[in-house]
Amino acid sequence: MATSMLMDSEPNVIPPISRRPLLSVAVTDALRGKIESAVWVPGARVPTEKDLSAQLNVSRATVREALTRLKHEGYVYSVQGKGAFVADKPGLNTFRVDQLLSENPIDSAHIFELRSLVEQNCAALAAERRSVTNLREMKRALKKMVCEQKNGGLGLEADIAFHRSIADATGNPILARFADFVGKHTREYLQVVRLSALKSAHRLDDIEREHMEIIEAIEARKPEAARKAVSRHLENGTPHPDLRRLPL
Amino acid sequence: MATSMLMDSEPNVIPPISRRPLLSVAVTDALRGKIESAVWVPGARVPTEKDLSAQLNVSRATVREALTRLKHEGYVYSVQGKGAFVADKPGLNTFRVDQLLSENPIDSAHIFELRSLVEQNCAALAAERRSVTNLREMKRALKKMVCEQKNGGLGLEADIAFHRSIADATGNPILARFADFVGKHTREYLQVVRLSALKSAHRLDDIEREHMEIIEAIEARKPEAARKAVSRHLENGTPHPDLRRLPL
DNA sequence: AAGGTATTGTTGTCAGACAACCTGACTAAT
DNA sequence: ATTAGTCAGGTTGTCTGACAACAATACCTT
Repeated sequence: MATSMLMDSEPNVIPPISRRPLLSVAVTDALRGKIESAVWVPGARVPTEKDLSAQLNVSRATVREALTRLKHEGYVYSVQGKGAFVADKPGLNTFRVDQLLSENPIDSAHIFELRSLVEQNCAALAAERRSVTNLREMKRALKKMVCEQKNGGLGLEADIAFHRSIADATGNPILARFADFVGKHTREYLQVVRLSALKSAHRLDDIEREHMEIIEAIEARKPEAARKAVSRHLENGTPHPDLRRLPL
Repeated sequence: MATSMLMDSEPNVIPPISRRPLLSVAVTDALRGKIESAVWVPGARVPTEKDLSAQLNVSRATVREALTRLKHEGYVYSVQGKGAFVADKPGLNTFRVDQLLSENPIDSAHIFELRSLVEQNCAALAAERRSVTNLREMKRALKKMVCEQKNGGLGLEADIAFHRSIADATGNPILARFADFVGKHTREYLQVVRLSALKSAHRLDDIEREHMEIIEAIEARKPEAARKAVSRHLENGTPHPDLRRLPL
């Protein structure tokens, strides 16, 4: 009983450890392969579900499950009564970052680098385009974060809000969404580091100062200064292997 | 007969015009809403397929189709015999760019900007890290592209290979993949522009020179020069509204 | 009490059917 | 002859029911 409770309440440990390869996944890969290898070209008709289930010797339900995934990935689309067709830009409407984190530290570093680039550019663009409203929002988030941290909290939400306010100031919603996407991927990884780092009141002052420098650069409309401020901030806060010193 | 042929051979124009909202899509949205609104928290168990089909008054097949999509989006995962569970970082393993292009020119400009940022940074990083092999690859691709264009071709593939060789030189595969993702989204849009631009032999020389400047900066290990060379190159080649001059 | 077994529940797969919809051919009316 | 309407066949979307594979628990035998 105790063990079972433990198993169930075990907090999100096991990412879907692959058991045996699911049939539907195999079918998905097979069909996607047909498209990626250009055997089926954009606009062409995909064989009917019945044909596929006959050819692959699986049930139509399994074929449908595979097609559902491919539709969602943007490889094919279907019209009721007509059939399924290969999409114009197969597979290029989604950018996936799957089981990369926490497996290989190198991969983590790669994502960190992507985040760093994105946030540096966000800050630079924000410095060019920010409105007074944007600026107010940044300051509000920073104040909240500092307040929370001085009360012993992590201030993680406020930190996210801070970076988001910078991304919003670029006026580019797609860029902002991507910053969000990359940011959330990395921040979780940082949480534990942050906790220990925050024990030092010294580092806490550093963080506040680093954020202030970012805001000041954006307020003064100095893109390069903003970029460098973000770069410094992230380098200080992210203890990941330095890619520049790794063999490539 | 003639009309039907025309309809069929019409080259990939109409994205799947939404007919009536599919049931499975409605279910997908409903379930995703439960997760995004934090009614179902990460790690929690999702109701069984049977329960869901009873509650929503749809068949289990439809529920499964919805769950298939959500699994693929990274909102949930399932284990045979146990059940389905909300993922740790719901929905954050995919970055989607859906029906944005060619509908709204502003959106196109936003993606162009993202591409420009990514490629500038790729070039800058490449300037720091490129190997001689990388450099050789860039030159090879450029030579091929120029050759094709002088023979009246577009040299699109070679152009893609050129930019990819720069992305590869960063040594960051995730960044390279993202550059590929964004690049292919924008390049198709450019194709028609390029065609007319290439008619001018003058512009053709420009393009070659611009590419050469990029390579030279990377060869000389000058990150900022490489960044600016890419920036110039993209600004010359992309006739999109300048975001800096748009009201924000 | 411990270990093996049966039972129950859940997801994965299969099979068949009907509904909604598209296409093309055929028919009938003008 | 042209046009409109109807019908038939094919395809995807949804429904129903069943079995297989697997996990967890309850039970039973030793």
